[in-house]
Amino acid sequence: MTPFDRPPVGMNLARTAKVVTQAFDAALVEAGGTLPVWVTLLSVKSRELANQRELAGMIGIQGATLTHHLNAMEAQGLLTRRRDPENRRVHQVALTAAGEALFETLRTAALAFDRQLRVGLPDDRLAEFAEVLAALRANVEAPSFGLADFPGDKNDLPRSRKPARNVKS
Amino acid sequence: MTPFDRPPVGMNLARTAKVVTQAFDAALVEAGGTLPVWVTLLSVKSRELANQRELAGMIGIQGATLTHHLNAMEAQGLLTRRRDPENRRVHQVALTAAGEALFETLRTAALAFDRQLRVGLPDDRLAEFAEVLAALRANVEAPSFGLADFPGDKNDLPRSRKPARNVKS
DNA sequence: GACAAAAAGTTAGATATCGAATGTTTCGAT
DNA sequence: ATCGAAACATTCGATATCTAACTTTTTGTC
Repeated sequence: MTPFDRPPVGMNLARTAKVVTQAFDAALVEAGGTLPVWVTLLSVKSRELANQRELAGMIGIQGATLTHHLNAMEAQGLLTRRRDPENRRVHQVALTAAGEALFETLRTAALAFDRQLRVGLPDDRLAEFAEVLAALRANVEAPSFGLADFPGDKNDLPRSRKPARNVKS
Repeated sequence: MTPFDRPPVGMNLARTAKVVTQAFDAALVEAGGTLPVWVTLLSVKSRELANQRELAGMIGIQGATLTHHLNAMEAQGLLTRRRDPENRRVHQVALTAAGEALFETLRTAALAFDRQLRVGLPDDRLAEFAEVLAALRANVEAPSFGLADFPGDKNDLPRSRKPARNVKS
C-alpha cells in the first residue's frame, strides 16, 4: 500500500488516533456520554465562565462546532449560557448540577481508559513519544514546503464558496 | 485543563493527528485533490481489482463511506466500477487515465509532505515512535477494561436505532 | 433442487466538523 | 460624538463519517 521509501509517519499516526479515539468514544458512550460532550464539559470545568472562543480553542474545534454542541447540551440541561453583563458580546457558559454529575461520571471513565491506554508503556517512553508528537506538530505548523504561491492580492475574482474540508481519515 | 495525574496520552495523540491530518489535506487540496480522494486512489492502485470491502479496510473506513467516495470519484471520471463476471456481487474498481494522472500528482504532494513531517526526526526515533503507536493500538483493541457488561442476551427489547458515532476530536 | 444464511454493496438517516456569511455589541480614531 | 473596524457568537450549507436496514447474488444444507 505504499509508493513510499519508508512507511509514512502521518498515515500511521492518523490510523492509530482513529482507533484510539473511537475506542475512547465507545467507553464514554457506555458511561452515558460522548466524546464531544466530555471534552466540552472538561473545557468548561477547567475554565469556568470562559467565552466560547476560548473553549473552542482549548478543545481544538471551531467556534461554529462548539455552538452546535452547546446547543445540544443546553437542551439536555447540562449547562447554561448567559450573556456577560460586562461585555454583552460574550456568552458565559456554566454547568448545571446535571452537567457536574455527568462530568464526574465521565471523568472516571476517562481515567480508566487512560490507564488502560498506558499499559506496558513506562513514563520515559511516553515522554519521548510526546516529544515526537510535538515535533510533528511543529513541522506541520512551520510550513516551509507548500508556499509556491501564498494568498496574494492577484486573483480577487468573486471566487465561489470554498467547500468545508471536514477531515478525519 | 486536566484532572489527570499525567497529561493524557490519547488527547495529545488526537490533537496532533488532527492538525497533521488537516495540514495534509490542505496540501492535497492545493495539489488538486483531497485526503479521501488520495487514500482511495492509493488503495485502488495498490490492489487493482480489489473489491470494495478490501479497499475500505485498507483505508480504515466503513464500506458505506467508501461507496460515497467512489460515487463522487466515478462521477468525476477518476475511476470505473464494473461487476465481476466471476462473482456478480463484487464491484471491481479501476482507475481511469485521469485517475492515474491525479494519483501521480497527489503522490508527489504526499511525498513532499512526508519529507517535511520527518524534519529533525532520525529513523531510530521514528521507529520507537511507531512502536508506541502499535502498543497504543494493542492496548485499545484488547479491551480488558470496559466489560462490566457485555452484549448479552438479556435486554432484547425493540431498542431504538443506535445513532451513528462520528468521532473526530 | 429449494431455501435459508452469508456476502457484497447501496441507501437512509444521523452526528461531527468546517468555512463563510450574518447579526450584535464594543472599541478606536478622528 | 460618530462611524467604521474588530470581537463574539450564531446560522447556513457543505463534506466525511458512522450504523442499520435493504437489495442482490452466491453458497451450503437437507
